[in-house]
Amino acid sequence: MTGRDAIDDVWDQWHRERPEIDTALLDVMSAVGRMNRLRRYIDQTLRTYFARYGLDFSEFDVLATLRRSGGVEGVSAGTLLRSAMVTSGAITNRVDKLTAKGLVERSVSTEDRRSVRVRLTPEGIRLVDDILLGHIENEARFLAVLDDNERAQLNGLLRKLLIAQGDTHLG
Amino acid sequence: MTGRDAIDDVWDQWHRERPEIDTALLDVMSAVGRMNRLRRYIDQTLRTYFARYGLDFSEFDVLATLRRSGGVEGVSAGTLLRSAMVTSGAITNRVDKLTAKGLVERSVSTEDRRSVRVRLTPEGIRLVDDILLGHIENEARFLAVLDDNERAQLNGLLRKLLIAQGDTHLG
DNA sequence: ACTGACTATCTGAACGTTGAGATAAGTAAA
DNA sequence: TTTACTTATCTCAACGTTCAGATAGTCAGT
Repeated sequence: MTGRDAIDDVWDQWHRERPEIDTALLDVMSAVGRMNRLRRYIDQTLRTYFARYGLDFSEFDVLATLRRSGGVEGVSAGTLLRSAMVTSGAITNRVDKLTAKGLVERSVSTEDRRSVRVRLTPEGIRLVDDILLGHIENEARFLAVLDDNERAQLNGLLRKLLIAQGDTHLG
Repeated sequence: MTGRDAIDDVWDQWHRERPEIDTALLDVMSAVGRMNRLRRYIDQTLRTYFARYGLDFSEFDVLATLRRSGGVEGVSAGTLLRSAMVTSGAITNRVDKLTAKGLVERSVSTEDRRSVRVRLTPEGIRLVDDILLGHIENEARFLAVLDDNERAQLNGLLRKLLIAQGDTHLG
């Protein structure tokens, strides 16, 4: 037994107030609640980390997407919004800010003039490469209590959930 | 083998672009990435559900907290902010909106006049009880692909992560 | 009582996202 | 080529959150 967390208390409170609710459903709510709380801890840490570089997570998300999949030609705004799962307005905003900082640049696609290609500038590449490892190690601290096997288990369960949502490929 | 999800592609992309990064670290980044994407799917569904009742998730979060732990006297604003893991400004805003809708009411604490007690109104209680089960079943659809054992595994892993963050009790 | 430190909540500016709608460019069929 | 539809992106108002600072009440020590 590892002990109890805050969500175990929430489970008990619901069970007391609404005892007719199936405990399996309370377990479901607990799982979602735990992901929510975990996300808040992670977000807070990442926020302060990226702030040191004048970025927020949303901007880094774009830089990282371009770094790992942009090649030299960059990717379209549509690819970015599907990868980040945000609306087009959000991507316009992110790219605007990164452009103002000189980290990415926009150009009209040659094949489709509706389409915008976004590409890392040399400074953009330099910045991602500078902060990437620190970012990952930051995240690693949150999973540090899991051993290799448990981490694989977690990834397996989450993968199963994502596939059930049809999340089988990026935009 | 269950197949691959979008994050498996991201893993491959990073491994190709930055092959020197330890694959265990890529697994860490994948786990966090999966939680992020899953949260986006869940958020989108919940948003449209609560919108039908003129609420958003942040408001429901307050109502639910009061319903399961507020008793008849309600709870303090401080309790709400720690439970929701948001800043005091966010709670002020949420309570303002819920008050305007007649779902909660504020009163000054008798023991500590700095403290504000927030309590569900009868309409507030009615609304939570009306929408709670639909909300939980909504969440249950996201975990439906997991069997009882897997769901327990997931809760166990997430609990372990939360406890490591010191998340052992609500405010 | 008085001082200083701390705690609980509110205020307001800055900011990122959503959602609806606008613009403009591709596309398919008549 | 004209019409109708679809796609890619941008615009902008509404909104919720954070962050920093303001208020005001509490508490311990003097």
